[in-house]
Amino acid sequence: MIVDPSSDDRLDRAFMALADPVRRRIVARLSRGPATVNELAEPFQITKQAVSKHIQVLEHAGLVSRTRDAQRRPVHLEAAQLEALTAWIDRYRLIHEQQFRSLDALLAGTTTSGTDAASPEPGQSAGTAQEEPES
Amino acid sequence: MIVDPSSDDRLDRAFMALADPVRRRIVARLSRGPATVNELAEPFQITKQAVSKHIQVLEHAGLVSRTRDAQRRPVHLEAAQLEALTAWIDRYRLIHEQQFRSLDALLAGTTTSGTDAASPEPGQSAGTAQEEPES
DNA sequence: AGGTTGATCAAGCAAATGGTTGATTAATAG
DNA sequence: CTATTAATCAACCATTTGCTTGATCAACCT
Repeated sequence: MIVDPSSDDRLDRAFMALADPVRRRIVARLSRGPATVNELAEPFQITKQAVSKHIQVLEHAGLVSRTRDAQRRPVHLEAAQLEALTAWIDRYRLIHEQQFRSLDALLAGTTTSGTDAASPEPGQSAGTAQEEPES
Repeated sequence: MIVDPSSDDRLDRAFMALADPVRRRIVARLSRGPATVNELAEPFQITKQAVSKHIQVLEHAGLVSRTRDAQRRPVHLEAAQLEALTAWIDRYRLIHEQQFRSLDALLAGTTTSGTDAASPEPGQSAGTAQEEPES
């Protein structure tokens, strides 16, 4: 069992998990509190097995976890992973806004040194293919 | 331009688009400024055609858009859609935190009115979401 | 015009995804 | 012990995804 899914893999799974409307509704429901598979399956027209698989996907993505209560296995939300997603998005969203600001400055005639964002030809450093924009 | 595929579909596509590490790296790169398909393809070991398809996926998700510059079609980031994603996530993340707080209060003996009476209505008046599991 | 560059179109293929039905494991209730 | 409930396992199928190669389109440049 691979237990160290290279936080990159974690992001993959988390985004993919939320790409499905059924799974998003499950998350929405769980945000109001834990629920069993049967409860979660009720609003949908698909089988319980299908919902069980959806929950497995969410669990494998670190978005939910399951405990035990008699025969039931209540599912509950894991907020941390949701935060990881917003963290990823916000990083690039903020950088983008920053660029807008420097573009603003450029148009205003003020050459703001520091960020080399306004370069018309982005320096194509092939080695810096990392996902992290050196924060 | 058909830009009204039931904003639910939009979320589907946007989350799925970011589920792929290649596409996430493309977004990361575009956060530094526009780039052409060739430039975007360089860091990867896959063909240009494959990258072109990735960009189509991102474009169809509303995450990027393309303009024209001679033979080139520069791709640039669309911040709005990124914000839509964080908006979706934050809604449920905040609800969850709110629940934790009321649970905290409960364990502390401070009966803050009802158990689950914490009005779960952070921002769902956005109108775009029928994804709420009606309480 | 002819040639080069930048990007897409098109067909095809291996792998993954979402769904089903049927059988099986666990725990509770009689 | 038997029956019931809750959930998973297992095999299977249809569709989609990601990627490839080869051909085509569109705009530049001599």
